[in-house]
Amino acid sequence: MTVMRMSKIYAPTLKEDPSDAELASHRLLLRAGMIRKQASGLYAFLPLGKRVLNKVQRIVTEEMDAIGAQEILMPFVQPADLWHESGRWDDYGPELLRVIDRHQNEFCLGPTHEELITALVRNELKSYKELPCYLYQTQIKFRDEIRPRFGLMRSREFIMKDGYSFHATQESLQQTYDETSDAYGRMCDRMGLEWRAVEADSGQIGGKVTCEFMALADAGEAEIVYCGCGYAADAEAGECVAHPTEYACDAMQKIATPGVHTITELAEFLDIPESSCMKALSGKDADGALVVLFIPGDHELNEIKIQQAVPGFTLLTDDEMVAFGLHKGSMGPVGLPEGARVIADRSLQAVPQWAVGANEDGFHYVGARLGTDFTVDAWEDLCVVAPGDACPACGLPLQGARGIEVSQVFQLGTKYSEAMGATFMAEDGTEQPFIMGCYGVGVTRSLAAIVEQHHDDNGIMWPLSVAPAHLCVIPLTVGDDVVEPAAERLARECAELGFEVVIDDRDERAGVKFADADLIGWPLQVVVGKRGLAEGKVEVKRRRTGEKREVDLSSVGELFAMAHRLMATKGPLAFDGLFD
RNA sequence: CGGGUUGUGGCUCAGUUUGGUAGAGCGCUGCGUUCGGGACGCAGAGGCCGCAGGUUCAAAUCCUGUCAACCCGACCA
Repeated sequence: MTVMRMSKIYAPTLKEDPSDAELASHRLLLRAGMIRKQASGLYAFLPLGKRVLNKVQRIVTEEMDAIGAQEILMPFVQPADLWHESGRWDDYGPELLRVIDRHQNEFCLGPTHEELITALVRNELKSYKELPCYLYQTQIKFRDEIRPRFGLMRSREFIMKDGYSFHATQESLQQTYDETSDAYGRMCDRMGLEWRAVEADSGQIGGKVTCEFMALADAGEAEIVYCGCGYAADAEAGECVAHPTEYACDAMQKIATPGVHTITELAEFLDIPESSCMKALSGKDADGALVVLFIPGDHELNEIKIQQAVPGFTLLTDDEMVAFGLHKGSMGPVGLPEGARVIADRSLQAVPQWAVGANEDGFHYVGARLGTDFTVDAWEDLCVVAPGDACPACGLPLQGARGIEVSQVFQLGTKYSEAMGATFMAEDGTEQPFIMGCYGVGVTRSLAAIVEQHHDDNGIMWPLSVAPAHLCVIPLTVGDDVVEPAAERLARECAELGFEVVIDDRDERAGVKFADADLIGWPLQVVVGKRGLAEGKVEVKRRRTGEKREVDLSSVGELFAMAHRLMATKGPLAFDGLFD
């Protein structure tokens, strides 16, 4: 065990916040000298950042190995042919960075590896007897993000652990999926993350059953809803059970609403809640036929859901609305053009009378009666779920939170194996496509999530499990013939006890060392000063809590032996009992 | 891709309105004093003022173009 020396570590700390960093994770990782930006969305990891990255990776690798996945490494650059086979060369869009080699052959920088892994196993895995097979890698990915931002949170190049499993049966896939979900939970725990597994949408990857692991953080880009009963979902994907409120009125009545165009204006004009208004949206299906949607006024249309209900749905442009004879800002179900297909959010079934647009500029109806004044062709779940909506599982109001998506598990099914002809011989002698699962962990994003959850005004507070070192010995003076040898000896002893130790041997003032130690976030600081040594004492400070304790030099070994036991037995936030 | 903002030493920024040989703080180098929470003094080094054109006796500053970064939005009536 060697002792690292601050005087030798390339860790250029910054006193001031870089001007282009907003989030705590971005700001502090830059300031602590752990990362540097090299171009938009591209970051270099400096020694301390790399050490943390290694620890996160090791946790991920250990948990993957523990469930029987085998580590491999595939190329970062991928041939276009395989993407043509899967159909994603055309489907993936501009996020896929395409390159051409000197022979004019097309390639892409890998944003994910379903194509490569499928191509890899399709010629080798031929029998159900060889299944299931579970492979993974940890590697750089590239996605040409439309707007990279927030440092490591949404960068273009990032490190991901991606795993792929191949199965003969759905039951086998389910088992691996469940085991991987459990492993992902353990990874988050070991990194010290407060997390939730949420129902999600599969997006570009494909497949139906999927679950995201969210690190809770206000800075998170994802909105989630959850309930005390255990239900949790990504707001993008969650089932929406809204509570539209009735606008009670005897009979349908047309009222003038001059200048009223938006739901907010209508609610204000009528002095009723937005949830009592019906929001109308006009669009067309894949054939260009008119589709009119109605949703509660206080909710938003969920693009993913409408695509499922009406494939190819697009909202009308202003010109198209005029062409269909629609009145923007006062659309309603009464008196729509002939042939319009009316789809309404399910939650509106509960409301017998609606306040709606009159399909006439400057007019709305109140008390429009479902079934009498108008009809609805289909009822669907159309809205983005919002906090306060009913929990689909138990009916109680949902809570809202924000999260950082650190990992996701998918049941892919046969999407890739069918498209790419990856088959095996089943027990009954038939040839069948592999049933696949895929599982991703954002390694660099996890690092950012950890900082988002573990920092204060002075800097980072690394959980022990991922800290660049366990403790920092801080001699307050260098060249002193009492302090320096004592600090050096202490550092060596700690290292021998199995700690990762750094000694701040720089010729800097105490304040500089304290500030940097807090900024970098070593879990423990051991301050060795002349004043304390005169009484045979050093000061031990726990970064997370700021607790300090004067410790007798003679009992330092004892304290650290105890700390070491805590480290081995407790979780990533160990040392909780150190000062008790 | 649309809108906004910003490009000046390693970092944070002033100077641009009103054109006149490039500034501050931090950091860096040397010397001295200091030394338990980002010290002080003295002496230094370091800049094609994003890039390219133009106007002018003269451009960081005015004009045109261009590039980059950051923020907001990208079909959510």
